[in-house]
Amino acid sequence: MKIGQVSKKTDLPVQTIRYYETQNLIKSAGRTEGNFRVYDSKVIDQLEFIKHCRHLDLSLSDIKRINELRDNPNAVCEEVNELINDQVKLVKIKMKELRHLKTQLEALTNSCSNNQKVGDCGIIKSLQECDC
Amino acid sequence: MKIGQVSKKTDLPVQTIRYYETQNLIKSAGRTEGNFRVYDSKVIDQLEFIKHCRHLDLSLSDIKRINELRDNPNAVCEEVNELINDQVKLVKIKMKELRHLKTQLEALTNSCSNNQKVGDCGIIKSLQECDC
DNA sequence: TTAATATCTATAGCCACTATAGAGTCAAGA
DNA sequence: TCTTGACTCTATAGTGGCTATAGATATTAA
Repeated sequence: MKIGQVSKKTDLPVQTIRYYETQNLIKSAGRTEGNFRVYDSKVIDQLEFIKHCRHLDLSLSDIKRINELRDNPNAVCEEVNELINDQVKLVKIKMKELRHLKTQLEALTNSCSNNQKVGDCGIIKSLQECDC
Repeated sequence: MKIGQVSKKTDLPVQTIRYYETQNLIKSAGRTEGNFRVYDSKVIDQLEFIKHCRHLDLSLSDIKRINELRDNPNAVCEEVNELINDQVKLVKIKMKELRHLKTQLEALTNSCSNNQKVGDCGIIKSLQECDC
């Protein structure tokens, strides 16, 4: 299988697959005589795994670590669990920040009665005074 | 006032102030004979404005646009309002994504009873099967 | 045979900084 | 006056996770 086919099967851009190779998330593929990458079907599972992890916003280095642990089935599960828990913590922090952001932004839009001149704009005035 | 003092007053790294200059968010400062940047106190307000906008996660190009409108007090407020509303929309989308993420991650942690071997780890198994 | 398509590498761009190297400037103390 | 240290300067590279481009080579279909 060449990279284009892998790309279609996984719905990942060709570039991204090559990028994952440079980052050692997947092994370097074999090559044809003409220097084209050749893959067997295993790579599809590997890429789907990566996709799933990325979907959870895990970093590539986290994914790399999980892959290392996967390759060593006697390793203890704890580290994977910690990784995921750390990720949950990160997500919670981001959510809190976004909630705060949303409150502030909505307060701003309320301070604008449209079609005023910028000189009188409540938004701009609010941006000038810091309430943080 | 030299850049270090501006940095202290605004609590922005010196590098960042120079960076904002390269991005035309603040005007090029005057220079001393020895080529050091010299600022008057106006720049403090400008930087606080930028800080406040960044705090709302507005992009530098949005901030630049708002600055342009500010400099033209006859401009109509509408565009500023739209900018902020777009930002609210973005934040809402991000929040939705994060909520989804959190649900998925928490489901993962629940699938792990600690101190198992990686080979039996529920998290890793779940990551292999895609439920999205 | 030729044209279209697929692939290759290398490089730059995105965003908003942050960090580093190496050189120059300046003020205070000995 | 000299030196030391703090400050500043520019230019460049790195962050993360791609994405886009250029220019070359390979393969495939008509």
